[in-house]
Amino acid sequence: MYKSSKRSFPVYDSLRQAIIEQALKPGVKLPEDSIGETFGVSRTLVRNALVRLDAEGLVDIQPNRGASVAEPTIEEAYDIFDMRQCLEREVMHRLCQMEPGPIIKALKAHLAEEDKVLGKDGTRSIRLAGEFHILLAELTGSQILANYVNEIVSRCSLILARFAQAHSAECGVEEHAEIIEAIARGDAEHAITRMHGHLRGVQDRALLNPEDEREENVAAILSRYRGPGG
Amino acid sequence: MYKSSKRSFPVYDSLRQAIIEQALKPGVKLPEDSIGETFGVSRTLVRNALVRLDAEGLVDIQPNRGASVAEPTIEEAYDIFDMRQCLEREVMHRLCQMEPGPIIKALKAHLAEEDKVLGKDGTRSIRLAGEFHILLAELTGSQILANYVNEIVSRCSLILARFAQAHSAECGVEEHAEIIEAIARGDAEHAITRMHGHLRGVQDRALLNPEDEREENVAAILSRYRGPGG
DNA sequence: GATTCTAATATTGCATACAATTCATGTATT
DNA sequence: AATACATGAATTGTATGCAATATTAGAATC
Repeated sequence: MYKSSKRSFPVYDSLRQAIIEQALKPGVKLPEDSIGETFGVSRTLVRNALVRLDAEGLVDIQPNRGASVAEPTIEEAYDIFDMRQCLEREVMHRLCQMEPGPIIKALKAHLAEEDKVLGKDGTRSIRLAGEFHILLAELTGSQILANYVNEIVSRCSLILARFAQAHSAECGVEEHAEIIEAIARGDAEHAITRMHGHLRGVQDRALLNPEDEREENVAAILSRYRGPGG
Repeated sequence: MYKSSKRSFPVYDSLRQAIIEQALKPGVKLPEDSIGETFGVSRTLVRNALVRLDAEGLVDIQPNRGASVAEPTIEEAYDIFDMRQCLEREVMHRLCQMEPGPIIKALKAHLAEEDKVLGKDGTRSIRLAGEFHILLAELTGSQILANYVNEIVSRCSLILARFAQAHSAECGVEEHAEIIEAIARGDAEHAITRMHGHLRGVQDRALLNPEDEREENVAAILSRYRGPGG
């Protein structure tokens, strides 16, 4: 999917991951120079990555003023969560019409993974929780639906970074289990209801508290995200 | 929304419009040099536009081989139409829960416009038909839903360019009128049913015939799309 | 005549240079 | 002290140059 430049992808991917995992907090400036130095590429490639992230809503580019991590408003947050409800409802609907065998197998494998790291590795836990929803979408077999869900889950992570207090909005593993169970029974109505409740819970926990936190050196954060090839 | 470069926007927009209106047909090469000359900008800005269009699925960039108008497969076509059904169902659902007054007014104004050019200006007719769906989405007040619909309507146009025989897949104005009427009554079920049938009709007419047609000079086509500022 | 190889051409990938704009700092004025 | 202004530093916007890759054309071989 990301075909514009092989060498710009690591920049894009690292920035994206750092934003999703809330290491780069909303509002943090993303200067082309320093990011380029971090990854050993020129501003050209950094800019490509930033433009892409801007299109995805994770980064905000302002003319002549550069890029920074997007700061979704509370209105945008509600808008995005509503859209997420719509998309994930569609995912549930489709999955419940499919042969459950391989789906359930894949989901249970993922759930086991989630269970394994629960309480041990917070960051990985959050990442796996998000990936559960992406996996659901991918299992529908719809490329475009999976893309949309992937994108919107990222944006929800950003919203959590902005509005939720730390860890208050993690996905519950038991709730995931319940959703799997409904899909296994092919019970679309229940699956949709449970997913709805699940997402509603995340949203409610998220959209209550104001933000906090301070800045940190961008290069330092990114160096933790730079892959071995960088 | 397109903040990465003011001067690259016209390139992006013209290419996009040309693709949507099927002047640039699927598979046509889009060389950076010649496009840049057409618009009087450097390859840098052309590339920005192409990358963006690639992200939106209208253009296909292959490493070291450049960009060309995307050629969606028949499988992707079905996937995209299914997604469109999902999104526009959501639009109907939301509109029917809102105060109908201003919505109906805006829709009727648009319909009058569609009616006026019917049979006179084919290109404009097609454009207006697409914009009807975008207008519906915008009237929901959801930024992200409107964006998604906008994007997917574009991709459907591309699909029509690839698979439908000319003009076989235009939206019917009467069908639009019926949808408006259902919204006016706040009858979500009917509105959804009608929209579904409407889109189904477009899809069925589209996904039957193979492609045809031949190439034409890219610069010549684009010069027709270049705005007065170019 | 078809096919492979090779040289020439064209195109893309990326870095860099320079201009334009914004931002930061310090000075002058009130 | 606060504001306005001016100057220099930093950052972005864009074009261009060079290397790398792909494409084309032509010659040579079968």
